[in-house]
Amino acid sequence: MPANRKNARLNTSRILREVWTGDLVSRIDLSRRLVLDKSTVTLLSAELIDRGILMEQGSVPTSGGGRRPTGLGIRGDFASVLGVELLPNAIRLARLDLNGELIEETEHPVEASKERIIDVLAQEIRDVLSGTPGRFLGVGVALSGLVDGVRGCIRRSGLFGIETDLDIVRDLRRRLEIPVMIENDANCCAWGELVARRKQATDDFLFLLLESDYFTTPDTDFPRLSLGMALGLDGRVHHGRSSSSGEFRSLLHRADGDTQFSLNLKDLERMSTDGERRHALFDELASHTALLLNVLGLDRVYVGGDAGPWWQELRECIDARTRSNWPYPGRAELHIGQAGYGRFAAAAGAAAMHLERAFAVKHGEMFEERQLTHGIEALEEQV
Amino acid sequence: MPANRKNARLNTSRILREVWTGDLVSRIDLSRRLVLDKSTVTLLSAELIDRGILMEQGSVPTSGGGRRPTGLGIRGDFASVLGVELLPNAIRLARLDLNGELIEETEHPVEASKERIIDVLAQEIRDVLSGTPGRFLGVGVALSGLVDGVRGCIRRSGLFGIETDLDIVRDLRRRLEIPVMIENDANCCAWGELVARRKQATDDFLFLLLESDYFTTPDTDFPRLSLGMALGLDGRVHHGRSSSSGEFRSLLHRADGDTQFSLNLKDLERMSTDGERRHALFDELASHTALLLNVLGLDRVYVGGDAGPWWQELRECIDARTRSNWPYPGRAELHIGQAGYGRFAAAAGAAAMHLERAFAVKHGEMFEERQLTHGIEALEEQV
DNA sequence: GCGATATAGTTGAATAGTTAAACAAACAGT
DNA sequence: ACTGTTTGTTTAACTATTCAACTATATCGC
Repeated sequence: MPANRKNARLNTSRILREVWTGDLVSRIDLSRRLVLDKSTVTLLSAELIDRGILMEQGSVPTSGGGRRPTGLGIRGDFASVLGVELLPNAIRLARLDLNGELIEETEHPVEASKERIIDVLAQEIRDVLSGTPGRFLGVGVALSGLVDGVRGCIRRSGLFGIETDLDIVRDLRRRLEIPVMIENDANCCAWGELVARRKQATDDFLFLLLESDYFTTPDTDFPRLSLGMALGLDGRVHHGRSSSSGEFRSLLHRADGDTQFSLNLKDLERMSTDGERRHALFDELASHTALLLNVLGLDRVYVGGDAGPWWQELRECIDARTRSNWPYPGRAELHIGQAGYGRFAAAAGAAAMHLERAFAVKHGEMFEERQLTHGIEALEEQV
Repeated sequence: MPANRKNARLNTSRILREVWTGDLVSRIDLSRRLVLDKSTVTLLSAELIDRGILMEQGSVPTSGGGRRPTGLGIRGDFASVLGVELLPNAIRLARLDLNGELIEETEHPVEASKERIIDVLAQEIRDVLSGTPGRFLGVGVALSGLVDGVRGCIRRSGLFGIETDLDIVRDLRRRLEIPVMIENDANCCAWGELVARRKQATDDFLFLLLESDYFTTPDTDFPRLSLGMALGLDGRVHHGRSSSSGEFRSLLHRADGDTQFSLNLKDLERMSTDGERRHALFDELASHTALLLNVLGLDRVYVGGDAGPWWQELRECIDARTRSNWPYPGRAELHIGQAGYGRFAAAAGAAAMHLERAFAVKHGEMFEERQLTHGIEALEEQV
C-alpha cells in the first residue's frame, strides 16, 4: 500500500461516521470535531462527493455573520442493506438505505423448520436481491435463541428446536456471495434503536423484547410468552462471553417451572382476562427490569414485540418499580418508549447492524482484507 | 501544530498501549498487530526509548530460525501514580508504577468528617508527593457512595453523610496542581482488575465490593454490610447515566428495610454465629449476582472488601445459583476470584484508573489541551 | 565449521496525506 | 460601499509512513 494511504482512510472513515451520526454537519464542524484542518476536510469530502457517497445539502444555521456553511449528508441511495427476521413459520424482511430509512418492508408465511432454515433464508434473500437494483451492503439475520454473532452460528433455540451449533453464516455467505451477519433478535432490536436514534445523544438503554409464538399457535388465548433482553451500552450492543447475553430467567423461577417466570404456562394462558395474574407477571418483569436499570445506571428502556394492548400497563409497572428500588431519594427521570422500527424492529435492526459496522471508524488493525469487505470501500466496484 | 505531528502521536500512543497491554512484545509483533511497517515501529520506538519511557528487555522466543526479536517493555520507573481510598476514619494509600506494580502502600486512621474531606485528602496526598522523588502521573481518589467521575463530584454518600453535590476534584486539582480523578470505590476496584489482568485476555466481569463499616464501629460483632457492584465491560468500567451504576438494592427489599437486602440490620449483627441466617443473606446476594451474570452473559466475578472468612461459602453460593438460573442445560465455566490488589483494591484501583487513561489510544478528538494533561506527554517537562 | 535459509531490525530515498498561509466567497451590520 | 467575520479553497511546504535494500542474528543440514 503506497505510503500514507492508511491515514487518509482513517480520516475518511472518521468523516463518514461523523456525518452519518451528526445532524447537518458542515466542513468546519468536521474540522473542529475531528481536529483536522479545514483544507483536509475539503479534500477528503470532495473525494467522497465525487464517489457519490456524500452530498451537499441544505445550509447550517450560521453562527454570527459570515459565509453560511454548507451542510453535508450521506447519500442514502448509494446502497441499501437487507434485514431478515425469521420465525418458525413466517418471515419479515426490511430494507434500509444508508441513512437507516426503512424503504421496503414485507412479511409473509414460510415453513422454516430446523432443517430448512438455511434453504428458506437463501431463497427469500435471493428473491429480494435479484428484484432490487443498486448496490447491497449486506444482509443481517435476526432470530430467537442463543446466537453467536461473532462465529456466525446458532447455538440453541427453543422456537426452532435447535440444540447443537448450526453454522449458518458460512453457508449463506457462500451461497449468496454477499456479507452476512446473524444475531439474536433482541440484540438486533437494540442495534436498530442505536441506529434510529444515532443523531440524538447516545444514552445507554435496556431493550425488552416480548415474543409470543403467535405464528405457531395463533389459536390460544394468550400465547406462550418469552422475554429477550438486550443492552445498548456506549453506542454499541453488549455481547457477553460468546454472545450469550440477554438470557433471562426470573429470580422467583421454580425448578419445575416451564416459563422464564414464576408463573406456569397454564397460568399465562388466561392472561388477557385475568387482570390480577397479568399484573403479577408484569410486576415480576418490572422488578427485574428495575434491578438491572439501577445496577447498570440506565435511564432508558425500549419495549418491542407483542406487548400490544398492555403496553401502558407494563410501562407504569416498570416506572413504579424502578423508583421504589432506587436506594436514594428522587430517582432521576426515566424514559420508557416503544421500539423505533415498530413491528419490523428485529428485521430492520438486523440491517442496521450492518450499517453500524459500515460506518465504524476504521482503526489501523481493521485494515485487513477480510474486514474490508464490510465497508463502503468494497461497494464501489459493484455496478 | 507543525504539519503532520498528530498522526505520529496516534501511532505512538498505539504502540505504547500495545506494549503496556501485551506481554513481551517485539517490534515485529507491533508492526503486525498495528499494521504498521517495521521501519515505522523502529523509528517510533527508538524515540520512546530516547525519552526514557520504553526499554529493551529480554528476548522473545523465536519462531523458527532467524534473528531473535528483542522484547520491548514500559519503564515502570518513568513515573508513578497515587491512589487513595478514603473511609470515614481511615485512609489507604497505594502507589503504582507505570506497569501497575504496587510499589508502596500505607494505611492509617484519620478523621474525615463530611466537612474535612477535602482538607484531609489534600494534606495526605501532599505528604506522599513531597516525600517521593520522580514524576507523578496523577492522583485517583476512591470512596463509597454515588460519585460522578466525569464531573468530579460526590453526589451522595451514606458513610460520609453527604446529601448534596460536593465538588471535590476542582478544589483538589487547584490545591495540588496535579491531575486528580475521583470514582466510586467499587468502580475503582474494577479498574484495578482491568489493569492487573490487562496482559491476559480481557473478559468482561462483575465486581462485588463488600464493605463493612469496620472503622466506624469496630466493636459490633458483624458490622453493617453494604454491597457495591461494578462492571468491567469491553476493557472499560461501565458508567451509567451520570456515573450512577452499581447501586444495588435487593428485589426482596421491603419498604421499611434498613439494609440493601431483605434482612434487617439487627439480623445482620448475628451473622458470624447464625449460620442459617448468613446463608440466607449469601443466597440472596448470589441469586441477584446470578441474574446479572446470565443477563449480561458474563463468566467472571471478582469479590473484594471484607468477605474475609466467608469467602469460600459465598463463592459456592454464587456458583450454584448461577448454574440453576441458566435456562439452557450446561452453563459454561464460571470463574469466581478475589480482588487482585487484595486489601488495597480500591486505592490501587483508583491509581490504575489513571494508568488506563494515560495508556489510552489518543484518537483525533482527544488532542485538546485539557485532555493532554492526562498523558505521558505532559510528564516530560517535569524533573 | 560453513553455507543455506529464515526472521528481526535498520537505513535512506520516494511518496503522499496533512498542514499553514494566503486567498476567495458569502454573509451581517453600519 | 466599507468593515468585520466566518466558511471554504488553493498552493507550497512539511513530515510521517512506506518500500526496498541492507545488516544482524538465529536455526538447520551437511
